[in-house]
Amino acid sequence: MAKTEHSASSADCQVLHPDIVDYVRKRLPESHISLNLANLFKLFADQTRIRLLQCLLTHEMCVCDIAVTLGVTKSAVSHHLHALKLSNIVRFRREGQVIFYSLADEHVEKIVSIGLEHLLESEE
Amino acid sequence: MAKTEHSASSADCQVLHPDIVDYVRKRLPESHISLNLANLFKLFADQTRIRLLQCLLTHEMCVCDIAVTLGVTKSAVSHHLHALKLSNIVRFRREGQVIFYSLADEHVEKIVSIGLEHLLESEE
DNA sequence: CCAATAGTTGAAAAATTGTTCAACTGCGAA
DNA sequence: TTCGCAGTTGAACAATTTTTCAACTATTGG
Repeated sequence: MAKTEHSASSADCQVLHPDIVDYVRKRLPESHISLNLANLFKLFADQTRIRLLQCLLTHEMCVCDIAVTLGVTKSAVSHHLHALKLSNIVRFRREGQVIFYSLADEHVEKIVSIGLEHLLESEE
Repeated sequence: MAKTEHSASSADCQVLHPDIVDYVRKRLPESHISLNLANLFKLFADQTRIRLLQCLLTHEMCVCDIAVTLGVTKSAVSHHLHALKLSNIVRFRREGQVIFYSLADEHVEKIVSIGLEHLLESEE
């Protein structure tokens, strides 16, 4: 086998440490996993969505109440909730015309608290 | 006191449950915290950066080796590393012309593994 | 000191993402 | 069954982010 190559390599340089590259490459997860992870973290990568999640961390809420609390339109909230729903981060229950959203599991809480931990520890 | 208002309210609706809104609003963290959190998670919200972090999760690496492994240019890798460095997610050490990057602490590992946990549990 | 290579930088271009707007659905009350 | 309100939707627009490119710095070896 020739030198270790990557499928669509646009790298503009040579391998400097072939042993390290081989070691790492063997352990690198499949590409679709990193894609799914990135897509998941995109949901946490927006201030409005973080605040929305911080709301739901406290109490289930309907779209209108979230919109007023965050100072954004119902439409924007609805779009965000739709994205969060697609990734099973929130769930909802309908009560008449009103739909209450809440967090689907504890992962949001865990991710946010590790994020906060990092922010606190990396301040100096 | 008049109805609960928000500083720059572009909400296109009324509060439906004033008690819930008050309860949540009192507990909502300050705005700069959600901004910092969102900015932190932005670093995890890109497939290339996730793969880069997955590399460093395995072993410290230099810019060239990362570029070849991921199939992107040195420049792109350098930009990503710069962003990660600014948030204290990676650190580096120089050895001659070569700069080895590694993870600055265990937060990356924790965040990625909770992300993976969520992905596994939300598949059905 | 000069050449070669590792890495960085900033600005422009390309790609992605968030918000807005207007029209729409669904539910309940009258 | 009609009206009003809660919420959704998709497309257009605006804003942001990622990649690329070319020029740059830093370090080593000759």
